[in-house]
Amino acid sequence: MARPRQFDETEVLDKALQVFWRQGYEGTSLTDLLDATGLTKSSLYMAFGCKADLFRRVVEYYYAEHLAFRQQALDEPTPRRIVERLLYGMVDLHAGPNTPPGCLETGAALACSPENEAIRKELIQNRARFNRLLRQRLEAVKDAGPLPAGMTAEDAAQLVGLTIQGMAVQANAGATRNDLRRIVRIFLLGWPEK
Amino acid sequence: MARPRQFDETEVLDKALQVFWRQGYEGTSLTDLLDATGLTKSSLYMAFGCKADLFRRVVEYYYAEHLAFRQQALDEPTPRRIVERLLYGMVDLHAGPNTPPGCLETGAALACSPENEAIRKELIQNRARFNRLLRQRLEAVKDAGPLPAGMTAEDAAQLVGLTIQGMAVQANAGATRNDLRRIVRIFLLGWPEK
DNA sequence: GACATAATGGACCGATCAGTTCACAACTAA
DNA sequence: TTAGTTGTGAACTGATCGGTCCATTATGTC
Repeated sequence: MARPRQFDETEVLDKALQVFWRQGYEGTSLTDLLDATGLTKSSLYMAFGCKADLFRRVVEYYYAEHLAFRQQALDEPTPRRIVERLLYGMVDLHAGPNTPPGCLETGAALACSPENEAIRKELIQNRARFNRLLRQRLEAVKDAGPLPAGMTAEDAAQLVGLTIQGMAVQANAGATRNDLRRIVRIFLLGWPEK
Repeated sequence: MARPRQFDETEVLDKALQVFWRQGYEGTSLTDLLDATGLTKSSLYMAFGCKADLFRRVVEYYYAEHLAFRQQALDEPTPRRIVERLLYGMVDLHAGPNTPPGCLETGAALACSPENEAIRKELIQNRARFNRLLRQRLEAVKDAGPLPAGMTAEDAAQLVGLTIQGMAVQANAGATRNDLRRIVRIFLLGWPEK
């Protein structure tokens, strides 16, 4: 019926993701996005709406493309195996060879001006949602394998969440995959094998 | 000899710190700073130079005013006591009642556009410098009290650094002082008392 | 009180911000 | 071939960005 798109939507989301991932939400300008995607302003607005809407699409894409492994981690049968798979997966995400260092969620949620508070809130909620899932899952499998001595499932989930965010910061600051793997290994010292 | 300043430099630094702390470096505009300090543009530039220079002064002030306790923590005689004092001190810093949540350093160092890369690098270096101090100190006292089983001083310093940064992110996301104290308590489960 | 000096307020700079508008090009269905 | 629809490029908007300039004002020294 009419002229077809001259770009691939997924490809554009991927390019936009790279930029947001590297520079955060506020640190990324429309111009940066246009340069990275090769689109013009009107095309981008026609296809994705305003900058915030595009970012939300990018976040969705990020979850689907890079964070899907979290569900597999949660499906593991014991606390140790859940946490192990989750943390090593996060290492690959934060310090992978083909993606910017750190985490889109953490990078974009910190330190933004009041006008972008809404975006920040959304990211924080997403994070909280997963932490809740993790706690519930640890709760559910805590009889299939031990938690570290003295910890409740809630404690463990909190600590793992904190560790993931710490790794995001370290990766952003230049920590390598090996650096992070080493940290995970140390972290797991306190987690009974079975 | 000439007209004296009509503002108190320290007071201005303190006001500027509040804004930078809450919004990061990039998220803070000149206008935000002028509103917060009550200065005019020319006064601010005359007294502190450009935005980046002001920020550097603010960071100095931040270290002196809010991070001095780290040295006292390092002076403790055993690993456990060093780490304990350091982490609880950080809790008060990140979730204190009279300061913005989180950490100036972490908040400003994440996710900025390429033009402010220099500032980011400086903050990262500062953080690395302290981590080095911590490692050296743990190395020095590791015979006065045990480290967690299986950890070298280097390992321990890494893990503590990561925990501090994780707490900064959590505080920024709304974690309370109690939340963080609970996490520290859990974290310290793995640290032998003596 | 006059002079030298420094702080101040406000106007102003070019660049960039996110976002809009519109004429035109490209394509499909009939 | 043509009518109808949608994507595209480029020019443009007002607001804000960090930063500069200068005339004016306030002050300490002599």
